[in-house]
Amino acid sequence: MTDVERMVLRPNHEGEQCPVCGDRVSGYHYGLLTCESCKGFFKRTVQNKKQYQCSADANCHVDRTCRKRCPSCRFQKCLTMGMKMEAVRADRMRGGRNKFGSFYKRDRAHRLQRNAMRVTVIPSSGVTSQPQTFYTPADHQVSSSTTDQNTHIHYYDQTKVKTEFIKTEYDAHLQSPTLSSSTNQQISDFIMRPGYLVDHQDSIAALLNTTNEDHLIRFPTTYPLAEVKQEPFDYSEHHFVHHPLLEYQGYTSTANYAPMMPIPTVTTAQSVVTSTSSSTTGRVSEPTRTSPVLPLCPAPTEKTVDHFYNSNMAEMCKTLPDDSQIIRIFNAAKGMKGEAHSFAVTVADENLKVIVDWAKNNQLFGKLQLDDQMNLLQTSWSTVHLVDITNAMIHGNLSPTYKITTGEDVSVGAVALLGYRLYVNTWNDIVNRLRNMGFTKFDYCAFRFLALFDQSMDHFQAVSAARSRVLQAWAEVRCSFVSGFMSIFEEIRRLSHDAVRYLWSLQSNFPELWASLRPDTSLVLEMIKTSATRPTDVTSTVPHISVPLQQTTYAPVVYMTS
DNA sequence: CCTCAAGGCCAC
DNA sequence: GTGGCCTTGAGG
Repeated sequence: MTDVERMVLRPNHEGEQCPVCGDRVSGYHYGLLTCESCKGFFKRTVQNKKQYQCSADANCHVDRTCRKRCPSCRFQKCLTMGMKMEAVRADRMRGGRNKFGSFYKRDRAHRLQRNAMRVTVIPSSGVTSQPQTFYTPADHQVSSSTTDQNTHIHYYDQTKVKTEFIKTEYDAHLQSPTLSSSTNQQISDFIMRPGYLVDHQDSIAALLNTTNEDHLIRFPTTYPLAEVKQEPFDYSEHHFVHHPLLEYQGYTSTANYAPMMPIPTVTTAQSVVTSTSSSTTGRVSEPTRTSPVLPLCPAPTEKTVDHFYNSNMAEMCKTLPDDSQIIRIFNAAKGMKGEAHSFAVTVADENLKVIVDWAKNNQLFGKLQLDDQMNLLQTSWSTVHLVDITNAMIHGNLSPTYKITTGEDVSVGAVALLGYRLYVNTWNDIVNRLRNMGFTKFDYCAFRFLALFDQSMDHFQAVSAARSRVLQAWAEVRCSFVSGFMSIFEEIRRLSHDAVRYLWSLQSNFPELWASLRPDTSLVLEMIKTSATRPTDVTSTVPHISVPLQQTTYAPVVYMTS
């Protein structure tokens, strides 16, 4: 290697800013390019199992000048931006390389290309002539895969605080290398692999009430090149078998750091570190103010996101659409001209509007960039839709069949599955099981949020953190029931993706039927078409599932005439 | 042997 | 507790 080559290949973080505090980046630390101080802070926090309590609203601004003022918000920001607690070694072994090494390398290459392609945007106001680059968590963090079975990363011992027993699925992946994948993942990747170009979605963008300019600005910084794979998973290495949550054994996990998220209430005074160091004096101070001397930073940081992280199940439930909504949609759609598929698509179209409305009003979803919102919706809408109808069915809000204008009686299951009648009995069985298990509003709420924050999008820290919060809030109210419901949720998720796959197959297998569904005006069909016809079409790049799925194998497409 | 992301040290 | 600098050591 020549000196010149060495110079080129040497990591150059010159000018890079720490995504947590804006200080100068010194290298990759715990999965993220950060400064030396945030590295040290993160390490100390995790090693010493510190739990901080924000003295304000858990939304303190964090920058280089005030990063010391609120360790709680600083640590939260570390996590939000993508630092990984798993990268802090339990055995404190020095030196060597960990399993992130290859990802750091890939990320560097990624970054190199990104920098070459990066679009700089000069504010039109002319207030500053400094070109401004945009970055996001996804820009800084190293996407994670968890297939390395030789990892020496271990979790720390279990703690007994109630709120600690939920882990992110990412954590589960890490802890169980043999379970690091599942066929479910591949199914969702068929539907939506992260990192593809988002275009031709003007209608969805309009629904999201944003402009395409956002997309144009942001796109190059996130996915500069279509051929550069956004890399949460190496598809070639994954042979998904279980949903990792099924390994949780009723959510009594061995360890995790969920409690290091800002906690809404103080469980024990001793568990909270305050800057007054009360432990050294033996006095238990009231954990109210992180720093009694330093003023809080004035600018709020991610306030709305933090609000979501702090909300409980009851608060989450309040955001759900009215129960009668889905009934109204069914009743309105049954009067529309067209056969069963048309009925199903009309219902889906109308419910999609409700789903988009709900999603964009979610504090966390609303914070995502437009293309991320669209990615997320593309992956999740069908699951949310199926969850909605499932919930309505369980509670008897829908009649089992609807007579449409052709005179045909269409079962709710056929509508729920977008016309895919092959699995209607499977779905009916799911409805019955959930009903027998005592499916509550909380469970519906959790299902809906878990569907929205789809696990295949967990490479976005915000999404995985949101999932964690939902799971945690859900477990707080439903305790041991969660595990059982979770496996059924996975069945629903698979069914919903199969239904989408089926609907898209009509386009080639039954073009006349497809055309009758008015693909030019249907939001749902537009969404499906965009997924299937995007430049890096995953239908041709994702290997086929090698492990047949229970119940939902790639069944031959059957157009069931009535 | 070199790299670089871990942990450690210690002045502040 | 913080953060800059040092040491370590697996992997390339």
